[in-house]
Amino acid sequence: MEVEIPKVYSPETIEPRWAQAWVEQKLYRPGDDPRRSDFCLTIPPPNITGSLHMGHMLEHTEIDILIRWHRMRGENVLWLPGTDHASIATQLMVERELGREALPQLEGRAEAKSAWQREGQRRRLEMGREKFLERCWQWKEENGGTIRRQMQRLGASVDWTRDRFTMDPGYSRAVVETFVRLYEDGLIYRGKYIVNWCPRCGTAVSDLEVLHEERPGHLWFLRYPFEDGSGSITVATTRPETMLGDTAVAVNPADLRYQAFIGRNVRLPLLGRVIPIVADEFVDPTFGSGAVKVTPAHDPNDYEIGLRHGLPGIAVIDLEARMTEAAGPYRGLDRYKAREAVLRDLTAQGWLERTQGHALSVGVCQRCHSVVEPLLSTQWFMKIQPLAQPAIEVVEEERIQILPENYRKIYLDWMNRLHDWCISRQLWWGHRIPAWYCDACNEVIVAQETPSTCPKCQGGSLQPETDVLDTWFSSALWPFATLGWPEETPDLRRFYPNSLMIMGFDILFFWAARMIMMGMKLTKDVPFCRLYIHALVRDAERQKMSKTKGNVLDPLLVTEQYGTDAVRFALAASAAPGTDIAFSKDKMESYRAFANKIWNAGRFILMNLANLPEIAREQLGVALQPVPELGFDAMPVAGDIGLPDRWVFSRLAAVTQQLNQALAEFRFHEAAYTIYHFFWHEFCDWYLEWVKPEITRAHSEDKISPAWINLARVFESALHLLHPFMPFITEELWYQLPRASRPISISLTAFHLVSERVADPVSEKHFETIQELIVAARNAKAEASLQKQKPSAQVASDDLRVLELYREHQESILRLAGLQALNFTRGRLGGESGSVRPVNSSVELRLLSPEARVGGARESAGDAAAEGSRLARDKGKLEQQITNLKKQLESDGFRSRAPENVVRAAEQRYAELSEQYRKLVEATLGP
RNA sequence: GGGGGGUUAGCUCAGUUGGUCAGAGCGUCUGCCUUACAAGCAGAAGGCCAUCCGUUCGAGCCGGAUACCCCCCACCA
Repeated sequence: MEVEIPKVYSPETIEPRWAQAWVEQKLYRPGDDPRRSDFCLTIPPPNITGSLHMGHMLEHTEIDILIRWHRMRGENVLWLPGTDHASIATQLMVERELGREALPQLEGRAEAKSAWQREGQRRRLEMGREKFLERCWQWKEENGGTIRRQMQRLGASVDWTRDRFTMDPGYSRAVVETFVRLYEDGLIYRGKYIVNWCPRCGTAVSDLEVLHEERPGHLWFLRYPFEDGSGSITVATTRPETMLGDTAVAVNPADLRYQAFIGRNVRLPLLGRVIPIVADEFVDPTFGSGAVKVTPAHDPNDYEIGLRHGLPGIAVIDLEARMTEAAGPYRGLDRYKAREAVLRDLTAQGWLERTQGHALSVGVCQRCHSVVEPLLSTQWFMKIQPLAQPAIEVVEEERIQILPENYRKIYLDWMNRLHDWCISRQLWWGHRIPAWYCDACNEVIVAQETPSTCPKCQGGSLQPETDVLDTWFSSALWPFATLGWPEETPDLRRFYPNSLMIMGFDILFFWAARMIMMGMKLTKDVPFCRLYIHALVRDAERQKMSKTKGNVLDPLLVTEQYGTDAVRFALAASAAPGTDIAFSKDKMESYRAFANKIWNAGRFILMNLANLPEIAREQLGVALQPVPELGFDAMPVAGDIGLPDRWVFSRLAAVTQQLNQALAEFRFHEAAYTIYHFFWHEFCDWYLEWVKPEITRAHSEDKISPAWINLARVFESALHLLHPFMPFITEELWYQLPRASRPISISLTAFHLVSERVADPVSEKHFETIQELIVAARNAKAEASLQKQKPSAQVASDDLRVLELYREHQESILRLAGLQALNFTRGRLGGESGSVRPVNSSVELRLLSPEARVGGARESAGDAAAEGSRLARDKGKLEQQITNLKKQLESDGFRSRAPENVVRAAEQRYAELSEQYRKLVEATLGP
């Protein structure tokens, strides 16, 4: 039987096939065996506007690793996928598309984006709400599936039959239900407050959606004359144009400079309005002039001062950031033009005292980066305090575990100083707020269904609210609304609370905090039991990846280049909890090499398997058949099982345990490294090399050899352990192994290894001794060929068993060491040698007693001078080590308090070092 | 201003409760096309674990301070 397997692994020919098969077979619907536990994770829904970036890929890789791992441990696993309607982002996107259609000639021009946006907004208003929403849905149909396709290609093991969208009818009902319930509970209210207004997007945004940017600016000192003309008071401001809306000047009541002025009036320059000087604790006497102009309509602090002192608010800036009628002569001017004009006039009239440079942080819109305008506006708000309290408690009590630990602190710190949440948006795409206004009696009606008449006055017609909800309002319901809430569905019963949630730090407040609050309020339960915050993927220089910097890696592109498995593994191997990832092509290259290594190990096994008699292969297939209910038990065959088999199974047991432990604690890098090292540097480098002659020899017997069964079982087990990280290559190789009945997928086979049954510390120890022997021989050989002189080496051993082991495994040892013969002598380093036979390509090994066994001093001196300086350096190091050890041994508490084995180890080490030192001195003084 | 982190090999980073861990990958150097793999095999060099104090018999690891660096939040005009 001839088997052709390419030497180089080419993922591009294998991955798409499996990706498609997994989706078509609907492989990842959760099992429903009631004896097994349920495990559920709902995906952080990507925006429909987005396409996959490396952050997603990291997130999905981590999730998929855990999901596959849980699934292979026999749980009923649901990973629920979906997308978010992304109210504001989508609306902007569709507007821009409208603009582009209208002004195609701008294509490629720098100003195109903003021009299209303006034009698109204009066209949106022109076409009206309904038509625009149609466009949005159409856009969603055409573009919203990108992420889905990408996820499928990357092999995310989600249950596509449960795909959800935040504007699905069922989900929308949950949103309305939530709004009504919270309104009825008094947790949602409508009112006129200072909000962050984005003049570009034409909507209010929440505090979280405002980014703060440090920008150079000025502090202008303005003189406000007293009403009676007896002098003036100077105020300092960064926004002189808002002085048109001033309704007071405030000073600190404790400020002796200004105490006498409190209660007097000043005449506002330019407009001539008479306003009072009030005393307020808020004012910092050390800043600026110590006196503040108060503009309640355009500054949150001033608004508060206004409330405390009963000051009116005069809006001088409108929703488009232009000056209002109230701005008198400046009406109609853009806010920045108005600033220039006001400053010009103040200067001309002598009210501008002085100017100084002042860095200020301005709030900009998260979406469009326009400077947001704080202004008075009627909006819907959610009362946070009563909701936050339970959300704080469940985290404090660890009913929700937030990991890594430091994010727990950040969460709690943030939750303890939350403001009410502005949830209404003056947008069209999104969940419309279920409220109606009676135009006869102004009654506000909030209801699930459209009311027919005003319940208060029965007359008048009802006008529906036009605002929609903040996207995050609906996202907050994700863990339960996706499972059918508010209906008591079977899914909700089984999979709520979610077992786990994984997200990036950037949405901890936007999303996690709100899910916890909503979950506690609406379901009286935590939305998930554990929350793991993953790292940020940065570029090789630790810069954030961004389109403008041009340093983004496209997941699909690098996937094509290196293979999905390699990229996944590179991400996992870099994903140490709590630290960002500096991601580079180097990493993907090295794990592509790893994939290739796996491929070639598989190729080696499969090719030789093909040379076996048919009947032997069938026997192997039976041996590899998983035991129902128990899963695969990697217990080696009884009977003639060799030392390397016992060693590799024992190692496999340890690795399995380590990997499980690491994944249980989200230490992906450790899990990845563990299996990487086992597969390459234990399984391939030692085990496979050791058994090679047995595997490659021509088998003619009808009976499969134990060596083959052991090898196949270890290999299959290794594939199981690798599968969560590298699903494609492991699926492919696993599928090709002989089997009594055709298997479906490695991902659906439970992997149980009864570690206790195969752990074998004695065999491990023996094999390690042999490894040391071989390595020492290789070293000696390398040095011999280098220095063209009689080589020597040292072998560590606690007893003379090494000689015994050597006799027993002579053939393999010589083969792996690449030697024809090994000669042993007993004796001390530098002492007389016994029967040394310098044969061609042979190596003399001196078997040392434990006391004399130390790494270091080599006898083979090359260049005498270089050797001398090396010895001197070694001597210095040794001296220090010995001094330290001596101090430790002689210290008071050491013998009485340190564990016995530690004391013994120290004593032994001290003896060794002393011996080594003695020799060194001899060596240096010798010639 | 408040909060959270970082500083370990040339580079990117591991190092879980203090004691045989000073480690990995990449890079560098030396030998090898050994019939699975040159995306490979066998070796080697390279670190005062930021600095200073402290706790301890013993400190990359715990405590404090210092120096740089990073991130997040914030209503000082």
